[in-house]
Amino acid sequence: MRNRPKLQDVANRAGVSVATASQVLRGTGRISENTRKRVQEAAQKLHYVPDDRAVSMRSGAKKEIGMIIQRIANPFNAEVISGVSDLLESKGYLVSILDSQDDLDRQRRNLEAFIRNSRGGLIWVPSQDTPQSVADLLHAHQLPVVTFLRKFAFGTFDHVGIENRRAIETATQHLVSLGHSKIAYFGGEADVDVRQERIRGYTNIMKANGLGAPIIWDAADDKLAGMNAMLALHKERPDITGLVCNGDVVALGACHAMQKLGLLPGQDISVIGFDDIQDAGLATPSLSTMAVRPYQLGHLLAQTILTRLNEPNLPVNSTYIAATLVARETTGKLLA
Amino acid sequence: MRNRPKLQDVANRAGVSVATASQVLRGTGRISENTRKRVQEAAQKLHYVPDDRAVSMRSGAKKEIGMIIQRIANPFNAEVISGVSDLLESKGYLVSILDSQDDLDRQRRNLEAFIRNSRGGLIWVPSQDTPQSVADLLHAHQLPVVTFLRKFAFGTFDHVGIENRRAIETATQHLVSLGHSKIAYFGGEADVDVRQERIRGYTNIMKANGLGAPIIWDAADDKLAGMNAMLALHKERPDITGLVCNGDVVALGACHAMQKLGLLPGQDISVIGFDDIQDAGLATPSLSTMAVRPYQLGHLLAQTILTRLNEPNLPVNSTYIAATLVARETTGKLLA
DNA sequence: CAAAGTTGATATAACGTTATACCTAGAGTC
DNA sequence: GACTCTAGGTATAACGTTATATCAACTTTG
Repeated sequence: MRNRPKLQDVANRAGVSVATASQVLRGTGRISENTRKRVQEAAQKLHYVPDDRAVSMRSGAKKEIGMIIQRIANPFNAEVISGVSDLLESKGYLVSILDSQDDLDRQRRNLEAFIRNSRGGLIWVPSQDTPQSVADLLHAHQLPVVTFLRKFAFGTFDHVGIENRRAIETATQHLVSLGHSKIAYFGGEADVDVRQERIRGYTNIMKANGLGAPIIWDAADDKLAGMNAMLALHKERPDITGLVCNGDVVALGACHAMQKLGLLPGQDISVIGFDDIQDAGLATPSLSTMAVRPYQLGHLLAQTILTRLNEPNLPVNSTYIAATLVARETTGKLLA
Repeated sequence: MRNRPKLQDVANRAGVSVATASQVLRGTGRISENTRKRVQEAAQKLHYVPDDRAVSMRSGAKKEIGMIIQRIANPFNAEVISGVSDLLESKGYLVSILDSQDDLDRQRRNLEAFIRNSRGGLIWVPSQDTPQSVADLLHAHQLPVVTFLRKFAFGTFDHVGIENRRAIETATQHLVSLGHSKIAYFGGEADVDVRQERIRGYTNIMKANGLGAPIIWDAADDKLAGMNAMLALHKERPDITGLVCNGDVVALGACHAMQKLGLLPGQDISVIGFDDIQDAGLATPSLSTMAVRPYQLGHLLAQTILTRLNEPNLPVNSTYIAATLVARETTGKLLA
């Protein structure tokens, strides 16, 4: 069926042995100008491309890095992917993406597929509640791994994350400084570690300023879900004037709901998001947020996995990058 | 360095030969209950996962399908990916994604990487102006290919597309029926085939109704670009009351610009988009659009590549799916 | 002119797996 | 007891590539 040209075909056409053909194409060994030309021409004509399965079996690791992330659809993730790809491709690596949809079965299948295909390394956002057995699997295969955003409880892998607690402290403090005291933490789903860290930042500031019991409100990472959650929240707690959000997408959903309720974000209720996706700056009113540079985050990830590949014995390393406050229109002084 | 467990290790641990171990794990041949158990246990303990490079070299094609698309970040594409993955994964295939960023060099590298890695098949959105040589490359390797959205001029591959001309005819007719006559085609970049098809639909209706010269306005597929393009368009042609857009994203950008200009989409200017992304329904005012079900489109793509894989000799097949009009708030009667 | 180098090419093994052919020991048959 | 048969297992080749060792044909050298 599939009958791709192989080195044998190139060699035949050029009238040399496979060994010679290989040497020409690899640029190794001693070969005369004459045969070199003939082989190269033959390879061109046949559109020869080496079979990486054979190459990597014969001589070491594959220059292919994989990423397993939760949702390709999320624009923040897409930017991260760009950052990773640009750097790694410039070093001759291929980057391929799998979407785990935050589903444990799917993640398991994806990981096994990864190992089966002998990817060179893995950049990975572990799904919530990933079991110990997955760590065993990865360690058994000595796959170079960098976790991303979410730290994996059972594994000791390199990690690149965001200073979640500090970022949310800054965000919450921003609202407090504007005079707000009835502030809720909005969005994300229960028991997700990253969110827990962020909530810790939120409660820290609430406590430090003596501002009553924390209010935590769930919402899936999706604009529609954010909108509905806000409608529900407002019904139950109409006294709230400040929203610290788990992400820009839910924040925008919440703003949308407010407008439906005849409330003006930034005036009636202040809202601050997380990520600084493109829509944040373009929305009306424009969304205040904690900005993370996803493209640079991608670069950092690429650097980290490269370092691990080159120096497998280096101690495990964690890096956290800071988020910066971008105050736009959805946060404003509390009206008396 | 990397030292993953191999069949040899499993065999040693179970005290049998590699051949036997292989047969147990594959479930072929005749093996006693006793040894079967021992081998399986050993495999478990060692977290053995077969090396697909070796497997697929030995016995046929790889169950891995790749996709090369323009922009992972586009939410429409992300939905398509979901549709493809869900179906193919249920059949035991792995789906991996590459982002070509519509860049010819990058696309070339991605394709060669694909061939090097001997993927089983390819779902591909060809970049604009992809040269003949790429078709030669693909045919030389007899790679099963389905093109998607954009038809590739030089290749004869299966294709899944959208009825672009008909869809835009419907969209334009919708505006005409509402009384508009100064209608522009908005968004997309020059010389892109898909856009040309759509523009044909637009000009058809303009001509059929005797409505002056067509007005074509470029804008990259990006909300910010759409916004800026609309500002420019309005400066030059303030008389325009209808916008047929190349995509929802630019359409939303245009609506945003209108609001900045003090114009109300659906009242002062009617706007119709393309794709029906989630934000279209959630925007204020909500965006009228030509809806395509991206998830189903993904399913269709998956079906098509599977058929091609199973029956390599079937004649080349093209399928076009229709888009349906979703009239929301941004299209309204022309005010006298 | 024999010994030693040099040049340009090739034969061969190995990577991890599986399909095929082959082997051995015991059971059944006459 | 010599025979076939079967159950249960193993040795081996092959997939496409490359690194190593090897080889043949000249060239140089003393």
